[in-house]
Amino acid sequence: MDKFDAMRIFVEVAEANSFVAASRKLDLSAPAVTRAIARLEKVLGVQLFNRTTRHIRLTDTGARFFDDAKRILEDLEQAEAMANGSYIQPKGELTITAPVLFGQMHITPILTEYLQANPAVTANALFFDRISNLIDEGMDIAIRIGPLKDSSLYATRVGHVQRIVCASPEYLKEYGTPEHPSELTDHRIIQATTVEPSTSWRFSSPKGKVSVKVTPRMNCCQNGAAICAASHGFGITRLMSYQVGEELKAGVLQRILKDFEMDPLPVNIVYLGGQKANAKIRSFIDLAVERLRANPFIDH
Amino acid sequence: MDKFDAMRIFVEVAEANSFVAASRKLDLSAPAVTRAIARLEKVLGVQLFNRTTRHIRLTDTGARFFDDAKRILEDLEQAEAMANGSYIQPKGELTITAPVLFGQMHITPILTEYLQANPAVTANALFFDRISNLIDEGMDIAIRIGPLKDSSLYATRVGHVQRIVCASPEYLKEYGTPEHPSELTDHRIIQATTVEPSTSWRFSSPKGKVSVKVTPRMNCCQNGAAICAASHGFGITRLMSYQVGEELKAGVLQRILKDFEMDPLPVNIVYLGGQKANAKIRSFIDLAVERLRANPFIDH
DNA sequence: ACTATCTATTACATATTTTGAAATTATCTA
DNA sequence: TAGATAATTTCAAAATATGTAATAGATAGT
Repeated sequence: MDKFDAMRIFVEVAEANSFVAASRKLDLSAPAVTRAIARLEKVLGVQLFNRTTRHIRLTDTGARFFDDAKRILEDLEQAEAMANGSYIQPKGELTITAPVLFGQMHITPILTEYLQANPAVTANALFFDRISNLIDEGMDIAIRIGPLKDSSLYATRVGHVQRIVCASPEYLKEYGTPEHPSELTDHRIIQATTVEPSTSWRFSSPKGKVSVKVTPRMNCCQNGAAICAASHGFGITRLMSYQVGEELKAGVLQRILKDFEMDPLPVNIVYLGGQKANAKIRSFIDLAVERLRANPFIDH
Repeated sequence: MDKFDAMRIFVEVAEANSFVAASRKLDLSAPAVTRAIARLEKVLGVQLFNRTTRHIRLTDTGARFFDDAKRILEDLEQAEAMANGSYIQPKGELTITAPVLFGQMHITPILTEYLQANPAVTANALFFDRISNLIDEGMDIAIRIGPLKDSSLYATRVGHVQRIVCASPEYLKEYGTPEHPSELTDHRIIQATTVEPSTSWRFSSPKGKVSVKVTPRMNCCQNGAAICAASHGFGITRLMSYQVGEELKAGVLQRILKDFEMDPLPVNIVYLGGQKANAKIRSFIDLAVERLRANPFIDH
């Protein structure tokens, strides 16, 4: 028996929710379908369908295997097409995660471009500021900012960003521009909790590390709110450089204490299994690397 | 031909760089190997190996297909292992949220049982009475009481509970047992704010909905305090049926106005991404569903 | 309650494919 | 040039797959 054929039959049956319907669609006899499924179940040692003589229904494991089978068949189809040189469009579901603002600002445009070019792919963009487990949560690709820990993953570095301190020119004009981190204690501070959860802001200088305890007048659990408040001249905040690229360029915000910034944080595209990633994932990564490397708000 | 077998043979041949060596390793005859590869090449319409009668060497497309084939076979192996359940040993961190009292009374015992059975899992139980976003807060599983809104989540219904009105027999003896919601205005009311945040208590009767404005003598933001106060005969309170199962059974509290109770509220176990739910999550859900369905304080 | 109908499954004879031993061909090494 | 060995082909036996027809079970409509 060809296992892949059996899987194709299985997928068809599961979608049609009927053996006969699937047999008609696949141009097979009904017994052929029954037998294919029966064998698959025997090989797996698991019931895939609950059946009566008139109805069938996927079991829980069946439903899980259905997803797997579908993905694997798609993957196989791609691989075969690749081998014989006939290009076929990637299809299926692509799940990607990134920090909230990074995702919104820098990944979304890439993703829409990718989706436009690959109409058969549906995307799942999960932007949040906590680190998730790629495998557990079924992610295909993650954007990570900062040093990497999990070494079982493959990563491509696309540049680096920095924690920067900034305020609006109006604010600085009125209250003065700090020349040393220690002066921050006298200023109105806007705290973006996702960037810098602690109220000790750490800096580095030629003379070594400096830690300054700030007392925020405003706490934002949303970075966007901190940007907004700082732009309106309320005070000084600390953010990621990629979050305020536009504002810095437009002069709405001004970068200060540049000489005391900590080491830059790498930006990585992280994914499972190196060259083993399939066409869908590889093609997205290729595009993303290219676009992110060309992104003026990410340093290289 | 079984394409799956053919691919396995192909991978083996490519790794051994020899047909005979692969045949020995796979316990097959040499012709079987030759034929399998020949067929695979025919199906793909592509040369996979350059061969002389004495040597073989992967072609470029062969090398690429080798990577793909290996990945697909691994993926399939995983999927099969997943299906027949042989691989799963849950491990990692499991984060679960539930309403405070529901968690304390009904989830904690299940969780401890689960942790005992799965020593490699650590749990994070977050019990609070506000609804949190599963994704944002990194929850794996949530227990939700009431109708579900977020349809992007998967849910398994385990039963239903009700808002019930109750008081101690002593109190009822002294002050009388209300026969209609409207009589509540004359009674001492203990308000459990998390169950019924408004002071309008809504009921349903054969004649339609009834809303009664109560004036609580005591406001509890902790359900446990309301239970305690009612048990001591202070007054009438309104709680969830699962919160006072023991008290009702022991006769410490007595359920009143039963004919005017609103429709029952479903109890659901909610989790992300069905097929992607991993062993850790699935196994907990399996256990929790079983235990909760057997729970006498939850109706079915 | 009964029957017609449709679905899944089994039985069985037939057709197809797969198999390995042996023979063949080609290349490398000594 | 001969000997050795790898890949391939040949061929008959064995294994497998297939479709038709028959069976069994469930449902819907009368």
